[in-house]
Amino acid sequence: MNQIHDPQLLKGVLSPLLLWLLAERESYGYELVQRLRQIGLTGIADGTVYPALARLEREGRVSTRLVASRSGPARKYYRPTDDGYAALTESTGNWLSLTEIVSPVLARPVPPQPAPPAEEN
Amino acid sequence: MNQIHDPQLLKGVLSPLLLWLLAERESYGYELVQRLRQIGLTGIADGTVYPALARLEREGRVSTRLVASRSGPARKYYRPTDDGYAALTESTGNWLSLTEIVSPVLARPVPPQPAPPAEEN
DNA sequence: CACAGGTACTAGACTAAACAAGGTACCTGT
DNA sequence: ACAGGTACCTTGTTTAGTCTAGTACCTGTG
Repeated sequence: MNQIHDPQLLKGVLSPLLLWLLAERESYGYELVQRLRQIGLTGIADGTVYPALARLEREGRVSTRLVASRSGPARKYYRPTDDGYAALTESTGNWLSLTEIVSPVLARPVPPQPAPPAEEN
Repeated sequence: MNQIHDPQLLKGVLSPLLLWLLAERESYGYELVQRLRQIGLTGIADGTVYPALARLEREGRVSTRLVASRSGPARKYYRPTDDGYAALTESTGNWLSLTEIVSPVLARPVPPQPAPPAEEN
């Protein structure tokens, strides 16, 4: 369902992304799904985001609080803990290092495909 | 064991990387490990690369041939198939799209300390 | 000749994480 | 009451990188 149709690529990226969004502004799950879609992850499923948030909470990277809403059930707001900020810094570094390695390679034009034995007619 | 100590980030990246290296030059497993280390993936384990190659072969993205070696056991040389070239183009596109979404976010400085609690609408 | 060390590949169990599908429940407007 | 949007959670499946261990070949040295 994602416009980027390789789920594997997202792995390891979603957590820092969520932490970054939460560092920018406290937010709740449903809203985070929308914010992720807004920045381009149009196909992200809520079944992907909620477990990721639960993971972050379990690991102590975010703290939560419930806030009643006028438009539906209570919202669970997340914000990074000190640990979360540290993790964000670290994983951002990891991501940037990786792109510095990978992008220069993949961005370069693919080497020409060796010419198959030409059968002409 | 990787200098980038988040294994998850590599997921989905290794295959295109291998295909790219093989498009550049036919190569065998052991050499590919060294080439990956050379471009910066210093911590990559051979136990990671061989299964990835087996996967590519099983999926028909690469073809192989055995060549005797003077310095050890026979080497299994890999080269991309037509399918492999197609997959390379596609997954390179996926990677570049993802970095275009993620990098502009993560590269931006992390927003400072907690904003006041969001008021609900 | 034995054996150490580099070369080269393979196999199996483990793990993390995205995703699909399904479910619960709240709230507003008709 | 009920439809539709809001909001959250859980379970099972699949993919793929990692760890560990093992096999086996080859050259050089004592």
